[in-house]
Amino acid sequence: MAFYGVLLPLVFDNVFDYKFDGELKIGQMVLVNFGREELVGIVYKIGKSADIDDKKVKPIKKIIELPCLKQELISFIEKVAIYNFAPKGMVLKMVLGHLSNQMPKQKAIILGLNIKNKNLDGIRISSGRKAVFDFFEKNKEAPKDIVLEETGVSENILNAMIKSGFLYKKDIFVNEEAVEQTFNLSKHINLTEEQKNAADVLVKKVNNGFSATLLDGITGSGKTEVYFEAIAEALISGKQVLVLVPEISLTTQWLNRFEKRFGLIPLIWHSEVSLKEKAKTWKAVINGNAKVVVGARSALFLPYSNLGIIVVDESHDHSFKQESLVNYQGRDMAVLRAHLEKFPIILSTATPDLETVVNVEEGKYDIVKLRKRFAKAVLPEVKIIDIKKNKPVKGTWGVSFITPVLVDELKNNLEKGEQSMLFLNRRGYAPLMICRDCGHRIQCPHCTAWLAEHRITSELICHHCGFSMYTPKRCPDCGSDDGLTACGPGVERIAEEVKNRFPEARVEILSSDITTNYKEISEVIKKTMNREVDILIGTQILAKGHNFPDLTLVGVIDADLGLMGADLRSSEQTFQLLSQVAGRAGRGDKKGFVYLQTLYPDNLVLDAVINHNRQSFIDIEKKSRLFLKMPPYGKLAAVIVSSTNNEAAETTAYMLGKCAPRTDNITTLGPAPAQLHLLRGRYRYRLLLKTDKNVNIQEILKKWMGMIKIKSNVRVEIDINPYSFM
DNA sequence: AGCACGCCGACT
DNA sequence: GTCGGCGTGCTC
Repeated sequence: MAFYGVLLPLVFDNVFDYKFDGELKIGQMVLVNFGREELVGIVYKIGKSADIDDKKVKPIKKIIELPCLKQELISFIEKVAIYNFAPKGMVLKMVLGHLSNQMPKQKAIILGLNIKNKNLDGIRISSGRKAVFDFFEKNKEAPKDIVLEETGVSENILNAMIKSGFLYKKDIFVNEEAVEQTFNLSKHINLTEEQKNAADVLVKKVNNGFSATLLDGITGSGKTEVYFEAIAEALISGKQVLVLVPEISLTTQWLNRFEKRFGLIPLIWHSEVSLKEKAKTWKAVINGNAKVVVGARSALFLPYSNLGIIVVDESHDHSFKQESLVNYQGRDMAVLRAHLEKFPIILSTATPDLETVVNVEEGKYDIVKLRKRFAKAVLPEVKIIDIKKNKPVKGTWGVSFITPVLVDELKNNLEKGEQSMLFLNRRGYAPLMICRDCGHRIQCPHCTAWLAEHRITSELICHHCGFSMYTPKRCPDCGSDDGLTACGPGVERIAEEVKNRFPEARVEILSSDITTNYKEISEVIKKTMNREVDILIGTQILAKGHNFPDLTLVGVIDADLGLMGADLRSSEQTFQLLSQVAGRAGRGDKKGFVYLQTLYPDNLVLDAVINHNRQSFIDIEKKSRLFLKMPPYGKLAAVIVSSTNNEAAETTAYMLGKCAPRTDNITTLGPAPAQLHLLRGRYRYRLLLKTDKNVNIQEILKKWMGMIKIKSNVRVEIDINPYSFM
């Protein structure tokens, strides 16, 4: 009997020992019992690790008949864990995750009534036990959690009933099967001179070891077609291809372009794909049958057998930064993986973030530029509308948010029969409801945030935790009948105004809460493409990747949204978003016009957008970050302390603050109550660790966190290079 | 993270 | 005796 350390897809950083009669390789997937669960883990160490009795060591139940995880993937798991301060097991979970779902799995403890105890004469039965007996009158057997839920009794009661023999328990197993996928390739090229040159550079990187290249092309310059050539090259040499995209831009439009070029739809990986589909794709990926995977950030962790290139589309997009479970920046982790497995990575964007720009300047990344718009399309003309000088005029429907100038432009465009788009990065009807009689604002019971009014569903919804309630008729505070008023605009409200101003126009809304899935989004996009829409109104879903050749007017309702944020990246993000939105106009052969409504017409960010002057914006941003020693000129880590008990969280945060590292090149800010003090029912405090660039921030954090014992009801979360400061 | 276990206090 | 709540500690 040999001993093996098995890494399990759980919150642990350490391995657990198991025994097996035979030789196993590192990276071999195995099925083991852990507690009362059955899990798939990987052989991570040969020999015993823990100082425990051999008799306590359980056997490995089964060898999973799949290839071992590659050494490079194991290194990747380790490095991601260390860099992001996460347990290795959680990173492994991102690699295997759903695999446990397709394995024979101990689903649940099933309970049933013991016949021999049916005779209850003379036994006093409590109401709780009565409920259980009643339940099993109707159900022969049921999973434990269902019994708990349906009867409302406590676990103690069930345990006592099992102990005294009224109930029996047993385990059930489920199984799922896997299917293979194949892929073929056809060839077809039609590129401009500039595109061809760029493509040639990228193609040469394939099969040539590690390289990171920024594909820097203005909106509408055809970046996609260019990186398709590098993909084709990787496919020709039999390599697998991964394209990472911001979740929301995975629409049929992108897929159609892919299909047109390669004659086949790739495998798709994102949150809406069913578990069954995921299981299929996962197996195809590890067996090498899957040639191209397109997916959101989580697709990066799949166990590719023979990956030859990664493309990160819209690489500046903040959705590549995951901020739950394991915090990581998908784009950076993708570069890490390319480095470890020695293949090229392409970062494609029109508005690269400062980190990427600096990496290019320092020679770490190569750069390929595209400066011309496709075919006859020219860059749109961007103009500023000063809301103070051009106040919106109230209409019969109520308050207006569209300035007279923009109203006129919309009218002209409608008369010309051309398409327009209005952009407002705010879901719902209004971001807040306020009572005019008593000033009460309706807040989320679980978060420090206002509830947004959604008039289509007559609900108030929290955009942080998803809490919802029916919109009350009266003010919940003073009881006033007519006091409650919507405050500020959301896309629904803009749509209402547009419909009132232009009753004859065909209007569609594109917002993640109205169009909830890819199918619906695709439907609206298709309608727009077919010119069945005159005015499209939407949130940031609109900003990404869509190509509407007949769209000539873009109106940004509130260009200041995001400018006021105190976040490190808020101005960068605003610049990127506005540039992307502006880039939707004039992609066909007609010139496009963009109007930005603002209260601050002199703002430097807006100035850079109207002049299409990215460099000037980057220079401003650079100066301020250099001055503040903020990333990429320094390192940041956020420490978030949270608990359902406010006092416990505060005490822990305060203790951490007391022993925080503070030297010449290391500063710690806080603790302070987080801006979102209450989030999903947890009270939160934040500390911010800032160090020089050459400091190993993970080491510092490790030492720091080791200094105090954290109570079990308090959670301490670490976010390396945070994007959100809420 | 789950989840069992055990202790305490409330109630019958 | 019965039951809910909650904190603690373990999982190879």
